[in-house]
Amino acid sequence: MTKNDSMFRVDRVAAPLRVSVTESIRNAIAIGRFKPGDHLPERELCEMTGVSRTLVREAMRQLESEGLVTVEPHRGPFVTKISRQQAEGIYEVRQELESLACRLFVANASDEQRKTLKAALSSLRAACRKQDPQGRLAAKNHFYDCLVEGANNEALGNCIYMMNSRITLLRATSLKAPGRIKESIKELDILVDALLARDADKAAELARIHIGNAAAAAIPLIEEEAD
Amino acid sequence: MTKNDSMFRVDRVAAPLRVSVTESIRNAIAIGRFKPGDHLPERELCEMTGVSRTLVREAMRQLESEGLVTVEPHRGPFVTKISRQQAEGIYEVRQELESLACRLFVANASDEQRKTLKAALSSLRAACRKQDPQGRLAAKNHFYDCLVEGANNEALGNCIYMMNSRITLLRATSLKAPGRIKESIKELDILVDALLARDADKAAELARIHIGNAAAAAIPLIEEEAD
DNA sequence: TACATTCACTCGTAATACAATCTTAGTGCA
DNA sequence: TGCACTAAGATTGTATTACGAGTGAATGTA
Repeated sequence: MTKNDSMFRVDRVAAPLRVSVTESIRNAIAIGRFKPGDHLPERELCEMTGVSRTLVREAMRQLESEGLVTVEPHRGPFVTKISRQQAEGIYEVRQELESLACRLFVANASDEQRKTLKAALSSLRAACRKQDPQGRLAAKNHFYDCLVEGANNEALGNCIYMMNSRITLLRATSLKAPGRIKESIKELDILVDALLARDADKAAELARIHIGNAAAAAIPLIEEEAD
Repeated sequence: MTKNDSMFRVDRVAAPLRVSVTESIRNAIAIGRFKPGDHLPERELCEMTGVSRTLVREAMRQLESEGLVTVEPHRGPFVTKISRQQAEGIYEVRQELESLACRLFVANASDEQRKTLKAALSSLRAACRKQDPQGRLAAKNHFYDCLVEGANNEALGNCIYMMNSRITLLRATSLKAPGRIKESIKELDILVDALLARDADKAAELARIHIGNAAAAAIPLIEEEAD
């Protein structure tokens, strides 16, 4: 094998099984197969995923630190419930994080990344025309991935990823609230315009507004139980 | 037992062993017992902590999602190395996060929490006069805990916690760089003054400056290996 | 009804086993 | 000597089994 062949090398090993397991459970939560407050007994997860308790438990640890599940000692994992107040907090953080992401995107993104972002927005727009919640979620996540990658800040990406994950736990996110979708896309349209025009201040401000609107749409729909 | 006795109830159960294990390893990293790039074989961790592989592995999953360790398939966990670029990214995020925390503290903190913050700063000042890195770290963390608690935003607290953890991985943080300590405290002094005076804008700006200075002190000291 | 007891179930943790893979020490060859 | 290759040893990845401890629900009793 010549040295140049190394560029064809695939990842040394397929990802460990535990990664797939975690993804699988995470996805089950994201698409609503498990709802906030649901109990997730280990046995059930083992059966669902077909792996041993060992792996299920390791997956739980990860999802726990992502804030998707909450483990109560001797009672097991539950899908995290998000209170209205917590949701407000998350949106507040997202405002800061995403406006920073916009500023950094303007500063750091390559032309390639700009193009990709634009394409991702188109995909998102297309996905939102269909009645496929999972597809929408995927498209939205991909859009954020592009934004974050262009911003070129790993830590920021992590934080945004976490906040987005948690927002997924709300029954009503901006992409689910019916009337909100078209508005949301429109906002992203001008946001991306600002990004591509390299207008960092405007983009950051638009991101703030966008998140603010998303919050205003989603938060009133949160239903809390009396306890 | 009367109903009123319930206020004396301690947490239902002692924290699960795995929590202590995770803390122990996290602490070992924080105080430099394990350094970035170090390999952490499971056996060694088992011996160190005295628990089974099961628990060590669960702890690894958690530390992994906190970004403190990086697991390479079939090679095991390593203490994460932070590049200069990553460090810059983290400080950028901290600027946003902590200035938000200041604004929220002004808006939400109770008088009690204001008092506690002030006390925490005094403790920090005291700790910095001693030659006890672990004590300093603890005092600094406590100060942040107070700030975050007063800000009353869980998600924000999580993010700040994570960013602080990762910063710990740098050999040279603002609290380790010799000349920097006094300045740092001075900055926090006026920052806390602004917080207690309920001047949100000023506090947020001071936080930005403080983190910026910390970054300027720490980042040049990062040594990267050619690879 | 209120309280105590019991019981089945799940979690928390440990220990063991084995396959897959990495590392390293050799081994043989040019 | 230097290099490719092999084999042995160590470590990780995953599954399985086991058992004490805690929880919640059913049961029994006053």
